[in-house]
Amino acid sequence: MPDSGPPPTLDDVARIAKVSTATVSRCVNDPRLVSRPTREKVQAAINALGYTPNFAARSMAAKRTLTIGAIIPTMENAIFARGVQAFQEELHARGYTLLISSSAYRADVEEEQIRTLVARGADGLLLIGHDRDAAIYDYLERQRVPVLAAWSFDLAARIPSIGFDNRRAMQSLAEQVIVAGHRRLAMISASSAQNDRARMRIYGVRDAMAAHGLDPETLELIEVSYDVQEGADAFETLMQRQPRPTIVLCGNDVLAVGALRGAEKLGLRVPQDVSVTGFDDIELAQVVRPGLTTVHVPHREMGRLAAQELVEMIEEKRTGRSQELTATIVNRASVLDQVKG
Amino acid sequence: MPDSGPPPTLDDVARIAKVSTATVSRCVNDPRLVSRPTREKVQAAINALGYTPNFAARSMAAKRTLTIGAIIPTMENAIFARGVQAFQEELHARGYTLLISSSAYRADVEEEQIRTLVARGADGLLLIGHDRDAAIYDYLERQRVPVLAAWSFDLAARIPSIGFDNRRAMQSLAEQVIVAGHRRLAMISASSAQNDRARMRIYGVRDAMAAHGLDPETLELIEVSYDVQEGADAFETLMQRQPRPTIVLCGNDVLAVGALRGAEKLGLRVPQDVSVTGFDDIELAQVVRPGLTTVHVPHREMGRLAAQELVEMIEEKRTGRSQELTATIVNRASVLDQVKG
DNA sequence: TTGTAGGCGTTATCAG
DNA sequence: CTGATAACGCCTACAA
Repeated sequence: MPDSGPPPTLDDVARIAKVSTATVSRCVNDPRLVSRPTREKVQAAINALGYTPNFAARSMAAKRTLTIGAIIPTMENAIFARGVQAFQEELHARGYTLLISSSAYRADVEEEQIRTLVARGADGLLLIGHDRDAAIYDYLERQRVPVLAAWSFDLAARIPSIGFDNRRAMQSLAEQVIVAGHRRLAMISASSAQNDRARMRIYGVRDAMAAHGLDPETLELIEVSYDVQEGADAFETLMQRQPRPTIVLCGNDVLAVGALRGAEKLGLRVPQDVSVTGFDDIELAQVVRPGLTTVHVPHREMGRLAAQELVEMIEEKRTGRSQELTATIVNRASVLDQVKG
Repeated sequence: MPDSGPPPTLDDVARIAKVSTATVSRCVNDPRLVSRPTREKVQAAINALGYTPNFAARSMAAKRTLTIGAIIPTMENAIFARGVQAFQEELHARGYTLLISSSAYRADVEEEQIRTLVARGADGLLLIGHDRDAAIYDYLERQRVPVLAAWSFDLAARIPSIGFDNRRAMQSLAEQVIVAGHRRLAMISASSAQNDRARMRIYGVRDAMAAHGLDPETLELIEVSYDVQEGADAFETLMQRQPRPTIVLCGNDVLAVGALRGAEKLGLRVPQDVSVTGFDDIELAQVVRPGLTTVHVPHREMGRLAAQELVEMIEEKRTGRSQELTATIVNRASVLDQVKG
């Protein structure tokens, strides 16, 4: 059983190594400033005591934490996992630690978490998308915390973003299926309130319809929460509409998998009887059968670039530069080409 | 554009409200101690300034952070997502904030993250499983940080755990398939070094074989990293062994999905030509076709109980009580019953 | 009910 | 290269 008492402090180390606290501090933070023998003495004391710097004290004195916070809508599925993973890896390489929380797609929870992270001294924040109260941006500005948005690109927003054009990406996909002969389109979307990604994807479908002579109002649309089961239910509902849609465009891959399950339950074959598409291209999309035609989002690159940009904003005290990435269509087996057959 | 200058402090609020800093502090932490009119004055000042308490200062003075840290092996797939989500929800209900980091299944990274979280003043820690250096447990004891393990139940371990018996659960599943007529068993496991869950699941299969008159040594075993593709590759390798296994037991659902993909590539039908099982019962297991027969882990309950236990350990300063949960078999379509046909 | 003042563990500035 | 020492922002006895 090891010793007892409170955790060792800088003072304890200094006393044992017979140097000043300042010297110990230097050993920990920038060993080059300390002579070899002193350094070794101090290191020995640190090891003997099992000393770890107190983070709170350190960040109070240094006014920075080398910590970055990220708030993502959900961890329950893999939609954000890969991007966040890349974000974390890049941050780690630059000496930062990532703290993650998930808001369950709730604006009030997100706001609370933003405040928590800021109060904790996060040097910067990564948020998803741009839909939130102006008051939050005011708060962030007042606190002078660098903030970057991802998964969405919008030059008109109050904070810079590293992302892609959700609207245009979805428009391309919708145009492709229209060109492939589909005329009766349906869509299952995530709830579009407080979610610019979801909303823009809906707009994208309508854009495509308008551009190809279809009435955007004829889009059969159902909004649900992110969830396989809800996607399946929505699919069943859509299949009862008359005339029946020939394709169901889904706001993300998870909903699309739900649609696949709904089709299965109804005994409909995909894509022979009805086509389905997703969005995001998470692993699920290529693992499921039929493989999902979907929009590939460069998750890893987005995460990496976001980390680079945010760190630069912090270290160079400059405003962020937005960057637009390209999302591309990935064709798998879930869409029937009605022209080529 | 809001004001400029540094974020407001307790002092600023006190000055504007014309009270002492102590009073403001009370307003924030325990408003009952302050008279109604004073409280309102202070609240007004807080709102006017957009004041948020500085976390570092607070935790230094109060010696607690209302923060709990969790380190999970991966966020890339959903294996831990649901349990952690429930853990977070329960913590939130009790006033705690959860900080998560992922170790990518690397012991050295985990150790670093443990130290980071402790240095940050986490009031308690949740770890996955029990496999780690004794030195880490020494460190944790010295720092007097309450720690709980999940996803694994082991009374012999140095820290209490809320989990299930991985070995017994896998043994049940293996026995079931043996009873169903399978004699040539193969297994794809996650790397079992530094991973007690993976190791115990392997033991479980061998236990079942021994108990039913099969030589445990005949188990065809391949260890891979968690990953669909590696699972698929391992499956292909196993299918070349002579005699060919009739069933491939996988250490988790992600590997099992890999196996399904491997079978597809080889043109083998599951379960007619070969059976496959998973472990964990994440959403993927019921979304994939054929649905995976797997071990259902009570993720949400585990997360919730872990949160309750850890908070009590912290607030009542007592050692943790381990709790064993039950994992049950879920039968879906991926296993062929060779007896009933 | 409210105010005063000491201390929490580091970092950083400034001398030596 | 090393040592004093003043912040950093808040909490909490203790006193009034």
